[in-house]
Amino acid sequence: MKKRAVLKDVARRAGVSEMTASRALRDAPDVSQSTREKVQQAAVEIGYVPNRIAGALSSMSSNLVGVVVPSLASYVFPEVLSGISQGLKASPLKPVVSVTGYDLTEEESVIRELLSWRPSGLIVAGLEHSDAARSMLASADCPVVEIMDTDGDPVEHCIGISHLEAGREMAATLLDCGYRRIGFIGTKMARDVRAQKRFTGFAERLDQAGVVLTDQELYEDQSSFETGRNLTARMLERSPGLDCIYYSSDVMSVGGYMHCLATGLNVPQDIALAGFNNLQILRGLPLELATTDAHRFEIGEMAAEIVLSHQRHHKKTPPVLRRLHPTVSLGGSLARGG
Amino acid sequence: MKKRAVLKDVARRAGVSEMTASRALRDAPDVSQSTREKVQQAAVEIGYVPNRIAGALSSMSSNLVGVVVPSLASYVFPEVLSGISQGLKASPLKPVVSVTGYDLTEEESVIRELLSWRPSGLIVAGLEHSDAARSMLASADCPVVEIMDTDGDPVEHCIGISHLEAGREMAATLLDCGYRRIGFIGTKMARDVRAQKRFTGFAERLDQAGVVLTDQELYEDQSSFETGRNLTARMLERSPGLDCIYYSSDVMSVGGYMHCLATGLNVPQDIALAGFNNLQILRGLPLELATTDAHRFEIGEMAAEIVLSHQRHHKKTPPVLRRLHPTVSLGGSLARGG
DNA sequence: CTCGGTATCGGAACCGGTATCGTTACCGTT
DNA sequence: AACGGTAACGATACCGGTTCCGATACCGAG
Repeated sequence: MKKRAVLKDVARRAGVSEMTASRALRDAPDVSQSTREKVQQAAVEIGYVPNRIAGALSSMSSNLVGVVVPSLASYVFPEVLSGISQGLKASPLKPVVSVTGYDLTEEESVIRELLSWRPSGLIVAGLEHSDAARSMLASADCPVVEIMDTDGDPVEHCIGISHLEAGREMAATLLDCGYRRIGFIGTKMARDVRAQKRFTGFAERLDQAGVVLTDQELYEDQSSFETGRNLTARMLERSPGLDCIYYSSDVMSVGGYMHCLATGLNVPQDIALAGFNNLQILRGLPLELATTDAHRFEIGEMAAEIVLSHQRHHKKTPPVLRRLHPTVSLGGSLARGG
Repeated sequence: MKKRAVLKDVARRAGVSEMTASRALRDAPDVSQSTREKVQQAAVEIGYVPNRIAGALSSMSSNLVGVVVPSLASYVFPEVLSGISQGLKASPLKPVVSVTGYDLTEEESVIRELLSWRPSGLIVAGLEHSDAARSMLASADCPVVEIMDTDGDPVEHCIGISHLEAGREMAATLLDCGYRRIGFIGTKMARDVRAQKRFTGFAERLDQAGVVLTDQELYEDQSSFETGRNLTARMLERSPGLDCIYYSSDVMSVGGYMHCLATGLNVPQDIALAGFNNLQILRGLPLELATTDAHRFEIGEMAAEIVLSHQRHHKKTPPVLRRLHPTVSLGGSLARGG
């Protein structure tokens, strides 16, 4: 097999210098139209694939945007990624996704790895990081955007919603509907800080109204319909008087709803359900489930936009803090006077 | 802000040459234990983040594994990615994911982009590519694994299932159960070649039994519960005599099932349903839906394993072709003698 | 004491591009 | 004809590591 073609080969074939070939292929100025065509033609003929590694080293920059998310399996982050892709679509920037598995140590190593590729930007889910990770982010020579959450102290830019507020609002909504015997089903908090914040806000607001949480169930596994269904069954058996359950995710509330469908419970007459995220999976169910919109797609789009604007202005822009509003929708799984 | 630390700074601080520092940090041989510790300590002290771009350029290789998938939103590819991550976990290799949106032109540019980073391996979903893409894959100087599908002509390694066979098997299963008035709901074929193959195999097998497809509906949008529900409603209205519907994806069959739940149709007495993929979302429903397991996780794991083995043996290993068996499960949505 | 071998380390070339700046050719002006 | 200005192009020095090979030190053996 013959060796991979390099710029020199293109240049030779086009009868120009490497420099001119480089400029021609990058659509850089200072190249005549005819030369440009000659070079591009030559590149095609020998099947030249540029070496971005060399290019990036020399120009001290890459067209990569690092994206750090805790998981791809949760249905929520793919939507964020779509937003990012959408925002980056018209630019030469490419997203590179890494997954942490909700592990801060892993996150640290993933951030180090991404930074070692000198990306044009870094988008990280969440505000909680190890000290080392945080200091790497702070001294990174590219824009850093923390997304999803605004309850905390951002390193630089930040786009998201307040999960504390989301929890409070849902509590207020449920109280408003008249529910008083309320259960909560959520992930083991250490794994998902944002779920914890929602729970905190939720409990606070209930407390403020003099209502205590009737029951509560935490799970360690991944969120799934199955887990939601099982835990709901268990909780309803244990606390038959419940009139409402708040889940840390729509995935779980759908699971709960499946339990109700399977056992003939009426929602919301027998039991009211509310989730979080406003995921796509809520569309198409026999009943619309109450939820809070977390604006995932927009968050991704806006994060991409921030990175792009740095790119355009060639300098640090002032830190952006954009707090979107977590919008509660009642659907048909809550009833006023429930 | 002070300049980013480079290897030279580490070396100076540790009182050794750049070469020794480089070796120490890479756990390369020819460094005494004491020196190694001194260097690593120095690196930590000044917060050294290695520049992989420079490292990759000079060593002519990177620890990246490119992964090309059509979409992340479909619930199916995240599971493949989990398998890949799992398989790569114990190695220094890192997956880099790019999305094509089921567009072969986009796929070509994404492959070019990934190859320009000189990855240690490339994992691509599907066997259908543009000519240019295929020739890039063929001349790539890293292992190339095409996954998901085995109906076609692999460039090098290939891990997947035969979707033709999957379609045939499901047809056989449905015929076996006694269904004769069968409908099909699937994506517009141009987008998803594997769905097309399943359909082809399915139709072939029906034909062989002298059964003609009673109705058929193709959609362009993304698969979703909602689309599945709507199209099912439309099809059942149009063809009231149907006794069974085969969907190109579990996402759609769940949507169909939701329609039945919402309208009080009994599954499988009134209508039988079958999907494809054996997705996680099938767990927890009131009724287990029939499906075919596509072995997504294992496929990802095995693909990673192939890349790793190239890494270990430092040379081309002979092309692997691994055809997994698409396993049909009846669940409760098909009934013998239906 | 000399020699060969091993462990440890350093110098220099190089990987494949790009930034920078200098050079050349060519144009219209005066 | 001399001149200044601009467009197009090329020579050179990097970018920050790693490979390759040679140098040095230290050891036990002869």
